[in-house]
This record gives sequence, structure tokens and C-alpha cells, in this order.
Amino acid sequence: MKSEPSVFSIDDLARRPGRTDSWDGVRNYQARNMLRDEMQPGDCAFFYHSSCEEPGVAGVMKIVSRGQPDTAAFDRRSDYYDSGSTPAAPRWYSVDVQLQRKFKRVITLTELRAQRALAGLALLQRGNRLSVLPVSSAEWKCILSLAAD
DNA sequence: GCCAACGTTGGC
DNA sequence: GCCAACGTTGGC
Repeated sequence: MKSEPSVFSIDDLARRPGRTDSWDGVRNYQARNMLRDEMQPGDCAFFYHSSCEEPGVAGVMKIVSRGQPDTAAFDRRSDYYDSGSTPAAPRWYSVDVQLQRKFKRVITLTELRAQRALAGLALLQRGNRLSVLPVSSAEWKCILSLAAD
């Protein structure tokens, strides 16, 4: 799951009560479908820092809710407001996430690209712009091994 | 349904 | 700041 650290970083999540926050503001239908239909409490996800000095994987989160309507879309004052989404017919979804672990260092995009085992990683495919992306079990293990102390 | 124009993402 | 790639919009 991607976030620009200038907007919301892994340290921001670490400071939240219970290290938990709602992952909202996703405004892409493919990503929405993953939040709404596929993610389950207990699933894990990497926290990826994008559009910053050192793009890469910063740590691990746990999903702690099912997909739920993104209430930011109902708030006229929110940057994520969407008049096309209503409580009766929500268009956008969020999940609650809890920080599990912040890596001692960011596993950089360059480093990810250098791994043969990650050749198929969705994040690395050309033109990818999704803010929520799948990771296979083998890819997960590979990235975790890069974060080993 | 097609497609050009435009906006956004995100690495560099 | 640049640019490639993609999504969305809207005219037809």
C-alpha cells in the first residue's frame, strides 16, 4: 500500500493511538475493489513510501478491519470529497491498518528491482500507478528477507 | 463506442 | 522540472 510520506508516512502511523489508522483517500476503482472485496482482517501489507527522496518499503502493517465505506468521500471539506459517493451508495472504501513493524532501513525501489525473485512484483511493472497492489507469498518472503537485520 | 484532450502519478 | 504511462472526461 503506497503513501507519499509528505502526506502520511510510516512515522505518522506509528504516532497514532494504537498505531492504527484508517487507510482512506484511495480513488481508483481497481484499488477500491481490493480494499472492498479482497482484504481481510489479519492480512498483512507493506507500507510503501512513494514520490519522495527514497522510494521503497518502510515496514509492515496488519489489516484490522474489513473494507468499509470511506467517510472522507462524504466530507465536503476533505481533499477526498466526492459528491458521487453517498452513505446510501458509497463509491469508495477504506480499511483500518495497524503498524506491525518499521524496518530499520527503507528497502529501496532500486534494491527491489535488483532481485530476480521480484521480477513479477506488481509494483515493479511498467506504468503501474495503483496505490494498492498485490504481493505473492514468495515475493513477501523475499522482501522480508531484505529487511532482516 | 471511439478517441483526443486533459489530469494525475511517480520515478528520476 | 521533465516525462512516460495511465485514468478520466466529454464531444461526437
